[in-house]
Amino acid sequence: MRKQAAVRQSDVLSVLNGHDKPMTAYAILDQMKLGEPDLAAPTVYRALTALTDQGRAHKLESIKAFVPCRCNHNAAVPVLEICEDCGTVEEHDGTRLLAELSAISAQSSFNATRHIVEVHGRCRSCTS
Amino acid sequence: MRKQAAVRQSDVLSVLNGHDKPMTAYAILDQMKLGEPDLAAPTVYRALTALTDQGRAHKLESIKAFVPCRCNHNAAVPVLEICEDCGTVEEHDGTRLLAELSAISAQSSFNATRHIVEVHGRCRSCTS
DNA sequence: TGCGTTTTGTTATATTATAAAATAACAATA
DNA sequence: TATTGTTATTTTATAATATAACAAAACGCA
Repeated sequence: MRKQAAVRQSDVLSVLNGHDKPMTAYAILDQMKLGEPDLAAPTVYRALTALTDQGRAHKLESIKAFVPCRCNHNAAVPVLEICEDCGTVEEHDGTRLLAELSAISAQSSFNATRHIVEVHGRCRSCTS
Repeated sequence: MRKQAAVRQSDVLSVLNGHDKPMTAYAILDQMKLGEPDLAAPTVYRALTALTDQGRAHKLESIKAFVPCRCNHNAAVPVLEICEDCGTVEEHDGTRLLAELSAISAQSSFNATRHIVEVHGRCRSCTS
């Protein structure tokens, strides 16, 4: 079924919001296929690309999965904490990292457009 | 030909050091196959896993590629600047980010074991 | 209705990564 | 010096992730 891109994006975001763990693109696809059996991978990837470009979702580069943005969409530096035990992800605002990150970039005259900060470890409940 | 793991790791590191851009696992494999045609992907991945565990190489999660470590191997937080124009990567020491990163983790009682910091943008020579 | 645009599905394929099975090396033992 | 057990490594096969290319369908609007 054909939809407006914006609607498709909202659909994908709803799926992400309906789960408490990050989802891979194919997990999203499987979920959506329950209602729309013909849905294909490129449609999901297209929506995910738009969502991450807009900052409405984040891609966890180190585990190839996606979470909805739970913070301020304009946060310059999202910090994503990934629990290696239970797989949950918590998002934090890393705006305060920006000064030092900028200083590092300035040192090498690097013109930054995107910051990726991911932290692996164990969340509170998995730390006994 | 079968080799000691440590030797294999040195071989892979040499290949990385012989290039001035990050290499994917398969680029490394192709290069090594010139001398050892039977070499298979898992052999390269095993060596890369060991190298990154030891801090002798870094994986660029956002572009799925590897660089040799050019900094202090003990740097707690390597910061990898990736030029989206020419593809070069510069490594910097992000130890000074650690205080703020730790503060963020502490807020959520998260026990961090690994920090990933990557910066996308344009390097000096690509910024006209 | 007809035209241009957007979105989609389809197909095909590329790329990245790992699981599982098979084998080689080597030291210890008999 | 055969044989075995152990360990590490290779090989094969396949899983998982991602994208390119293009035709067809649906929509918006004149």
